[in-house]
Amino acid sequence: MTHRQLISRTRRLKRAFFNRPTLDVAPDLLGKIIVQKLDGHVLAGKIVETEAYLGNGDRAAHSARGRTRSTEVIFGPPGHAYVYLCYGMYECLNLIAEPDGEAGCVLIRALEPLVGIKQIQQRRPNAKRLRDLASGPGKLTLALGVTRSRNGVDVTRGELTVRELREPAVFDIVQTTRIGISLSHDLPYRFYIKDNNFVSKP
DNA sequence: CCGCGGATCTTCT
DNA sequence: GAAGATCCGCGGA
Repeated sequence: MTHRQLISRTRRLKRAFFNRPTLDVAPDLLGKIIVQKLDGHVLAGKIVETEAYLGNGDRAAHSARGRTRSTEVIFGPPGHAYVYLCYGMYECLNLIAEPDGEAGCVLIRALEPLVGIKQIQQRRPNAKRLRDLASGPGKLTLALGVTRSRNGVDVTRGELTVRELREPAVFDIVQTTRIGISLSHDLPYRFYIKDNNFVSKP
């Protein structure tokens, strides 16, 4: 898909989309498109896998121990990005849900690259196949060039945005347990598009 | 295909 | 001082 086609076939998500319970926003983000403008290039991918991290009773969430400087964004207004450093090396992208003052965010775990694939491939020299380009939370931030400089930005406008197809595709959603956590690992807060090849772990 | 361990650094104990 | 919402290359089946 070209940048021009992307703009004509999609529209930006509004804040109301994010101003809802995290467990509603997480599955609804599947099929939506992340667009990153970087160095004059447009890089974009379809969301194929997400995880919800809640404010109450979810001990795996970064917000579980309350409001600190690093978790401030999670408690802030919906429709913003929360980007943090994972394992000292990789950045992970979350989108904030819930009304202002309440914690809740959605980890973006995998993308299907759509626009700027050539640039994405240059950013991901270790990826051998197309399906390896953004099939993981650390991979997709490398692929699109999303760093902590995007922490706290408004994704309803600006250089990092989320868009939806004017004519949505139809797909089945699988709901299962989250990956890579020890606390609250039994909660079924992971969602992905069934039979999609770009999911991190089916 | 599967399991293992190293890299690397911020945050909290 | 240790753990953590990860990725990659290596060795073996």
